Amino acid sequence: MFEQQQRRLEGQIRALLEEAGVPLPEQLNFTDLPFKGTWGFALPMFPLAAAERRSGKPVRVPQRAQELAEYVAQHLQLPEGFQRVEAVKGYLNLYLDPGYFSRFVVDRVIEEGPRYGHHPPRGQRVMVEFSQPNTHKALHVGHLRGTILGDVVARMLQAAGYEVIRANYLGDIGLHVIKWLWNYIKFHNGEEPPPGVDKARWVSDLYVEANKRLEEHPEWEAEVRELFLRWDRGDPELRALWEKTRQWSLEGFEHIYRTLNITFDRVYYESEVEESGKRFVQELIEKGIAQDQRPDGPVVVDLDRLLGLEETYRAFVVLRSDGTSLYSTKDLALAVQKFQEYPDLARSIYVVDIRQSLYLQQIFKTLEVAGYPWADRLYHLAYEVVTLPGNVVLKTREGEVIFLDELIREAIQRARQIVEEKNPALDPETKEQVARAVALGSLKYTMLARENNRKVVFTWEKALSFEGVAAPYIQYAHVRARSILRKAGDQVPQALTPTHTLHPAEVELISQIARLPEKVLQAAEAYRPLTLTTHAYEMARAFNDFYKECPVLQAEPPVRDFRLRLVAAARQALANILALLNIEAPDVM
RNA sequence: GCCCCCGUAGCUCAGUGGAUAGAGCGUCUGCCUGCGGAGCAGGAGGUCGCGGGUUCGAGUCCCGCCGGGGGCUCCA
Repeated sequence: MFEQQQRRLEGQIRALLEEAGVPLPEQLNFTDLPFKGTWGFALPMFPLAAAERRSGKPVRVPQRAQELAEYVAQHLQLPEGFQRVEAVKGYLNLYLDPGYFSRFVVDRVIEEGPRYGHHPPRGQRVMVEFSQPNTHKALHVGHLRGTILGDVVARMLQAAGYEVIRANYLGDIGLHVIKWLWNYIKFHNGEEPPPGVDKARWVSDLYVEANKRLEEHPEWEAEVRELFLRWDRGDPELRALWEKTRQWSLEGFEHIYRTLNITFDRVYYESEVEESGKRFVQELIEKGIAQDQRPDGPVVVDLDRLLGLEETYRAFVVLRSDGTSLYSTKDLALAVQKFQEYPDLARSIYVVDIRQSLYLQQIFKTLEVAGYPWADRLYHLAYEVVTLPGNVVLKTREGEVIFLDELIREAIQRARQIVEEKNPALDPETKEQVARAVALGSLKYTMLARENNRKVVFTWEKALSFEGVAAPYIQYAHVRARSILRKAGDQVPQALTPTHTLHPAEVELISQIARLPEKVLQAAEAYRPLTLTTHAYEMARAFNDFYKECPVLQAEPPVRDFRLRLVAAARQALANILALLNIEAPDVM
């Protein structure tokens, strides 16, 4: 937000140092002042002193850095808006005049409104593929992480100025679906989910059953393989059954996405790239990239051999020995199709769990070897999995899962109790809305407030606790701000420069609000929602401290007017960052 | 065997190469006749896994160990 001011200062500092004969680096890097309740930048002078020493001057770096800082501090003409300058321990500290710049920040936030924190379009398009559930299975907590992560990454990239295509890729065909169909035909033919029973759940239970049966009777595997071949021949009856049953799952997905407030611009289905995938593999064989070992073995791309490497990309299986498709068969074709539809994609991001790192590298490398110029624009955004305590991985196949719909239901139920306890006066409808906002917000925040490549261990206790660094803390700050504004009649005073000496809590709040745009950029570039969850907490904390320390409505008119505007700006900033995290900002709770 | 990820307070985790390593939970102590206490303030609690290296400066970068997890020919 202060690039302009920094650039002007940098010009002056460079001139001063040049005059003194100090060799200058290409860039001077400012940092924020590390002292709470202060506002400004610091310039470490160590790199300059170090450069001098490297050029042969016998100086002691820390000492020389301090000398340089003092020299600059003494001769610097502070531009308007700067309060003071000091040289401490080799740092040049530049303090902003909070009165002067607070108006700058507050005015901008109020003027930009919901756009504050967003950046201008950069004319680049990216695709984010995420969620990727399989039909005929249920969604569980594990899916929640990738789904929320992808959604928020898409939101952040959009805020950073990219045009984003939000894509989903549904696993509606594959061995798991064939297994399900086999079990259905053999043991449940003609059945439908009973009325009143959750269809997706009913479908999922049959999947668990199918795996159990096959485990107990391995001899039935042959029937499953036979069914897969029947599928491949395009058997109309089988296809009709598939279409009907897959719909039961799709309805379940639909419902969850609506609950999570997540939408997609383009939904791909594995079934739609199955045939093109096989053709693609055939081309690979003809080009000599893939080796056809059928009927004794699968079709394989031996990447290490092709690239003259050892034990790096390994060999990559792209088609079964019986000619049926694999995940890889379809993923190759899908990548091609994406770039046919959107040739100008600057990046195609795959939000997929970290266990598939090698697999995706194999996909990318195969496409590179096949000569696709966009292969280097494919990017795997890897995230660690959600486990149960004791490093127990969730497995739909064995039915050892926390179902997503169940988790959401429980979380809302728990939130209802807490709303009842904290704010019994609310009307029932509002209570319900608040419970949903708090419950869903908490689940999302928990999934996002962790480094992408670190595990999340799921426990009911933690999932249903809304305390500490969590969504409700931030939502509560928003509610408090909203409450003050409501009491002021929702009238935000005209823009004004504060005439009072700002309280440290005010300074801290303003400087946190001012950081939002750069945090958004930082988060988007690293695909890291954690940057934003942390900043959301920092802003909320600064607001709660301000709330405690600085009376607004009872203050004298000029102070009151400025603080009302500050509250309005803080509320807006909190609402905006919550929106980026796809978390609701309630008015009451 | 090869490759990838993770080791920071009792627990769960933050920490663009920069100043005295910070939060939450738990624990101990305070603060509601000032705008909503789902809040605020304070105490106790650290050889940042170990050993080298790079650097003016390393929790952060590089190398090697140790410990935990994951992946590596027909699951997705």
